[in-house]
Amino acid sequence: MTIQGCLIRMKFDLRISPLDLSQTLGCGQAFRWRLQSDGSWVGPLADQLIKLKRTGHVIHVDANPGGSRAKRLVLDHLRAQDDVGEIQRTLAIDPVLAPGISQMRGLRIVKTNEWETLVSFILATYANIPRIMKMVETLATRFGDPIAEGVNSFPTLDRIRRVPRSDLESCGFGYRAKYIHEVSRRLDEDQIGGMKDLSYIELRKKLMELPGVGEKVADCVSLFGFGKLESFPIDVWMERALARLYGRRGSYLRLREFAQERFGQYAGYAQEYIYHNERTRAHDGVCAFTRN
DNA sequence: GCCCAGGAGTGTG
DNA sequence: CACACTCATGGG
Repeated sequence: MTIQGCLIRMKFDLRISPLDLSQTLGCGQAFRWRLQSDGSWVGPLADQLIKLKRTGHVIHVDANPGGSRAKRLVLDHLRAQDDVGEIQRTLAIDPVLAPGISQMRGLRIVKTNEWETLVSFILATYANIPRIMKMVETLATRFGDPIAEGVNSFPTLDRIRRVPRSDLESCGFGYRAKYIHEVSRRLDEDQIGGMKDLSYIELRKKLMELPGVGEKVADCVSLFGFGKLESFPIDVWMERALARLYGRRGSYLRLREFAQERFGQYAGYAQEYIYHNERTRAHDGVCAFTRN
């Protein structure tokens, strides 16, 4: 251990199965994980910089600064308590999904910080993932606190609230800047805490009262930020996929009702499988699913 | 210059 | 309800 200012490193191993780091951390659920040249993934969780690297069945974790919190942060983020095998067996009843799931066994839904997720997906409206990552990084660089060399924490709600509107508008966020500013002004930590007790439907409705939060953003925040696995976010990729795979078209409401009926309480996992497949298919032309 | 991107807000039929 | 239009910005 080196003690140099706040730099106290900590290493430990975890066994989380199934888990594919690239499928889980590189598919647009969280925006601050970076693939390193050695195959590891590095990103901030709360005030700690975490490195994850797989060797065989073991995930090596390197936390900086270290502490007993690091293990809890990683386990919570990767939702280690989820029985992903059971979820997959349930969803694989769908003959369209079954062959694709077998290729995405290690894709897990992550649990991200509520406030960070809300802000990130407000920024995500009508942007692509590289740009979303860039905008989120800009917020951290300009308003977050340094936690490691070159890496800042995501700014808290209280911090963003104190940022002048003109400073947010100089970040290159376009029309999204005023949403972030206004949402920080309307919310406080207690309200976010209260949202954790709401049902998915209640939470969704509450989130959609916020400016810049429509159905899709509310569903992403519900799924990733609040762990509502029945949420089924529908973006342009999902619209295309649902049309192609299931012949389903129409309004958000209609597609959402279809998803609830077809995928039920684990619709969020079905969404990630379909979304991930649709994006990789656009890249390599291979579809893992069979059409309905 | 074109088009698109993990859309939302507003107004209209 | 559904639909059309506008809203800023960056990258292919």
